[in-house]
Amino acid sequence: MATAPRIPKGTRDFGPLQAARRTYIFDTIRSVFQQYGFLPIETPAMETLDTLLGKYGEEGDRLIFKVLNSGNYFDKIPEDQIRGDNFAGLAGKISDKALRYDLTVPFARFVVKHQGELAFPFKRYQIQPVWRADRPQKGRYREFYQCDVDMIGSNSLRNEIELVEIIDQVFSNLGLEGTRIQINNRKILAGLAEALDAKDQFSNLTVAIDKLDKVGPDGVLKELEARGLGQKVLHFFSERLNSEEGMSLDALETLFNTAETASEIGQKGVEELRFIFNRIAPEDLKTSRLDFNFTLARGLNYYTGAIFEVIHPDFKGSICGGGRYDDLTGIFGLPNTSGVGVSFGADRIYDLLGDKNLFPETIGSPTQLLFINFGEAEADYCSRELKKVRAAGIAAELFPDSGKMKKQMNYANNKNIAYVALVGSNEMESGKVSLKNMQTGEQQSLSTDEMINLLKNN
RNA sequence: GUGCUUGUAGUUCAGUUGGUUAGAAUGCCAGAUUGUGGUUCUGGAGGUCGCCGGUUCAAAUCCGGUCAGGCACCCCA
Repeated sequence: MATAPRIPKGTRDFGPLQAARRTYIFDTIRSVFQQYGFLPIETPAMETLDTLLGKYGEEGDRLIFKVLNSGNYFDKIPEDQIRGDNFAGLAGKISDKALRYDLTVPFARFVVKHQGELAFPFKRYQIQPVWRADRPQKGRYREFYQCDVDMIGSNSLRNEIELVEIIDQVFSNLGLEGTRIQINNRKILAGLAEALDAKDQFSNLTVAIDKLDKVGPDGVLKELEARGLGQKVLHFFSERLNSEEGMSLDALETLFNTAETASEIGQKGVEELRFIFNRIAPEDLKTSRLDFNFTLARGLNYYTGAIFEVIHPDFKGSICGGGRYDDLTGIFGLPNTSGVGVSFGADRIYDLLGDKNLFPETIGSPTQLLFINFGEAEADYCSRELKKVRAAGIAAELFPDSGKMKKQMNYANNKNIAYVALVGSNEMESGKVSLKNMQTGEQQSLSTDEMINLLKNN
């Protein structure tokens, strides 16, 4: 292999089995979305650059794949501006569109653009690839599919409840047990910042406490200190971080109601979560568990209320995430339209189901019957029988070449085809086929109609 | 953007302190078997050891560079 062709870093090919398994995931997720009354939409792979920039935070902007303009754009740029230190200025001149980074922002843009045609509250789902110029590693790709469900134009917290049910339903339908749905509320984080006199350090605060799972309580304290958070913050967390009680919803409620740490927005956040927890009992969920987790922050900076993240003990990183955004459409000119949604990471779910061997075995062998090819006359005869079999709704094929028997049987074997029909001169004369069950090796002589009946009941 | 690590048949990997013609398993092709696969036996094809340079009588092996993959950080699905 002197010059083996390559594909770009962080992208993958999918063979027949893999593609079939991915379709299974998409179909499972899609059917749950539809069951809850969501409608499909699709948006272009590219958006204009200004639609995407500034929505995902600084880090996010850096990871957006920009698409080069067509034509010789350098002609229009004065020569003295083409310098390395002017890269930021040049980028805007040589690129005015980019590959979408997620499905939520394009959705917000879609809603604003088509507001006149939509019935609100609008419930849509969208299953499409997104691209990020990230360094790939395990569970992280440069091209991956997201499966988004969002409802926009309703402030009701019943939407959040419905999303929890959807998440539970999807993973239960996929046969995955032990998923943990973690929930927090941006208002609680904002309240915490307010109560601890760290309002202007909100993002430093959230980034630091988000690391609790990874670096432990001491690590978080170090991180807080390194990020320059004040004494009040350090003192508060050094006392509370070691006990679950200290950061429970009850404890936070008390905190936000105490005079010297009062926070109205914090109270609101607690209230919102209580609404949800009061209506979802653990036994309401099939295979998932719903937990409050105050360390959950999420980097996408458009979230304003509830935030979700779904994890699984056997997988590093989240497999689903989302939250409420009160004013994402406002940026595009449609204010006061709140939305909430979550996104399933199809590629991570694919990896996880593969690791845990949870794909149904029947996936990937669509052909039920193969006609062996003994020669032109026999093949002509089989072609006519094949039409009848297919018309009866059975997936079948005829081996195209009259090669070696062994090769044809091997083909059926490798493709996991359940039955093989042998039709030679004897069968043509009697009008029957010899049908071989590839699993048991049993063989019987049947008319075409009898064969169709047998295959249908299989 | 930062750090670590690995590149040897199609694939997964061996390859000793540097020493003849670089191996195995599996897969592929053919035969044993002209109408019977998944078992078995026999044979065959398949490699410029990622690439470039250096050290040496001698390099898959040591050194430098480069490219590509993987992992971790950051961030995230």
